[in-house]
Amino acid sequence: MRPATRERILQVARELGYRPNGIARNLRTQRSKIIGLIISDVENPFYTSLVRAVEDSAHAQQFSLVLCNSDESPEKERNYIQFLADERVAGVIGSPTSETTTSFLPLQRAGIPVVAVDRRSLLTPVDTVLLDNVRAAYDLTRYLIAQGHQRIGIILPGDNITSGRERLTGFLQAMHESGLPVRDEWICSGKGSEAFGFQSAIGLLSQIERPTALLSGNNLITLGVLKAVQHLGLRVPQQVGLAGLDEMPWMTLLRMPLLIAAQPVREMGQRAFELLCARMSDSAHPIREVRLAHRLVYVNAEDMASTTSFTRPHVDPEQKEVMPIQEHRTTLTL
Amino acid sequence: MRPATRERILQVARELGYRPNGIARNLRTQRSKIIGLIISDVENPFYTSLVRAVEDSAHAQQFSLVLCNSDESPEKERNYIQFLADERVAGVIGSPTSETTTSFLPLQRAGIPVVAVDRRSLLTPVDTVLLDNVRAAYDLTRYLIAQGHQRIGIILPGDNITSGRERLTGFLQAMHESGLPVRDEWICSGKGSEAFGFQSAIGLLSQIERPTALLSGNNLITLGVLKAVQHLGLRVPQQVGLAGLDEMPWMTLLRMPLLIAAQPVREMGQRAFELLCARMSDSAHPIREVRLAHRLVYVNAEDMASTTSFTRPHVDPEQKEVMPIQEHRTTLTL
DNA sequence: ATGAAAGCGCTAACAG
DNA sequence: CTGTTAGCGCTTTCAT
Repeated sequence: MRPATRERILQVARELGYRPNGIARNLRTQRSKIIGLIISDVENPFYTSLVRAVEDSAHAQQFSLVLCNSDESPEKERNYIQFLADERVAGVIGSPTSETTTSFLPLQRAGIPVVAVDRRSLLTPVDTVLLDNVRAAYDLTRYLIAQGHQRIGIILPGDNITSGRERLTGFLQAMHESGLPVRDEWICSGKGSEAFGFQSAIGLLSQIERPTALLSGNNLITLGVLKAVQHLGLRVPQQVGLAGLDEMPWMTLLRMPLLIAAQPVREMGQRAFELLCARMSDSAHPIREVRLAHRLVYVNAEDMASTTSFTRPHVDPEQKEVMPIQEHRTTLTL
Repeated sequence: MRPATRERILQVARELGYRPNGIARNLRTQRSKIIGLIISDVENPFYTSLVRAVEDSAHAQQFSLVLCNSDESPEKERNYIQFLADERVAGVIGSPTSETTTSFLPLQRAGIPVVAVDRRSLLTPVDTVLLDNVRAAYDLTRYLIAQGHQRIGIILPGDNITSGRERLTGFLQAMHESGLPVRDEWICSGKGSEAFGFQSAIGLLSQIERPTALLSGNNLITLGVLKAVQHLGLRVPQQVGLAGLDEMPWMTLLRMPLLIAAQPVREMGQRAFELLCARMSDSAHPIREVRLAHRLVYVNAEDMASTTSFTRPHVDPEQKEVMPIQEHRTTLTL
């Protein structure tokens, strides 16, 4: 073709606003530059940040994101998994509704790489990014104990969810190590929602022989616990000590000291996407599991100094971070 | 084909886990049961809820959602619009980064229906769902005035963003009606971020002749304002009165009275999807604009009663809602 | 009724 | 190196 002709064709194409049809390209190349992200609920701030992190990473590599809310419903989750498999997406990042029942099989059969985040999939093992939940809960519990608490209750998400199970383990380890008794009725395991956190906290704190401190297993539960504490008119930390997982931007507004184990959410999203990319370019390598460390954050630590004799480690007044935990990334190769 | 053969084929197909290839179907049918959602940031709770609402509506009709964070960047937005057009999605719901410069043209040329939410697109007019911003800001301002405030500052998102512009109009109307002076230096128009809210509030409240009340133009700004107020050690409402748009679930935890104009976010998402569906089945009808009413919410209203002589309308103690504004849905047909 | 064939718009393989 | 062709896996149309 003459260069002039070529130029004219391109010119006309531009004038007509021609754009290659992405669907046809996807069909031909058998891959779709789209990745699926299955989470339980975008409205949960933890997942919101995760979505954001994954979206950023994906966008940098020209991938787009299909968002799927499973609502903790195994059925919705199954439908979405099937849909993503049918749609031949390039890969899927998901947070299983259950450790034991979620199956990524339809995706695996279609040769689509899968990475689990925040929770494991035991039925169909895949590359996984997790918080070091045991250690996070352990640290929080140790902190409450160091503050003098001996009667500690815990409220966490249950139902075969990795994070809940592991966080309970960390709590029990810390209690055991300190020789403190653990009361079964002070372990509330349930939905992981604000409502569950509220009800559980009301239940625990209304008893005559009540726990003097509560450990909250995730952000929504923390919100519920805080509302319960307010509802009951209890003062923190004088009447009840609080610690929990997940930082939230409004926490400093509460005029009460809280110890929070913040999750490196953005990094979790990035790592998940990295694992996915690695799996896309080489599907053969052994399954990997990445554990990320939490970051302890004292919220309103100043208020605390006067009310407790607990000797805190050095706190950087700017960062309000403490015990800079060495990022013990255990990139296990199973 | 013999029924027996047919049955055997289906049987084998099932055993092999056969599933129709979605991409091939999309290519053939020229539409993809996927809709694009372009927002500035999933991490903004308002958009998070919007995403959730749209996802729910879409999922009910077997549509999936491609999430696109524009980050308020016109360039990212342009790229996403182009991508969605290339990908021949079934429709797009978007919140333009700017009233005057965002162009949905690539989508319109590809015959893809578009609906704008929260903000208008003047360059390429499309069906739009908006809050009645003028009235919301007007009501909030009137309330502050009724509380006795005469010196009111306002902080809102600027840069040709519909919501910011209209909210300013409502504020000015209320001030004007009451014959109160408006000081230009008390109108802060900027990024719509927490940082902007914080800085602006610090600036306004640090002056010797400072406003006695602030109106905050969105959720992130409110967060920044609250942190500024805490930072300066001011008491609400004694030293500064606060009102703002967007409700957030943690607001009741603050022990201070706030008046909030809550947006019917879920409904906004639903309506947007409805408009999109209507446009998909009939692309010819005239452009429609839906205006939804806010809901006034007194946060911690009890605390307020003792501190002000303002006679409040009846407050339902359960709902903490007041002045049940008649949903003045102006489904204008332009 | 059922079955064959065309074609969606691309890209990759192949022929000139 | 340029230009033609086959075919991705469906759905729709057309012929039997």
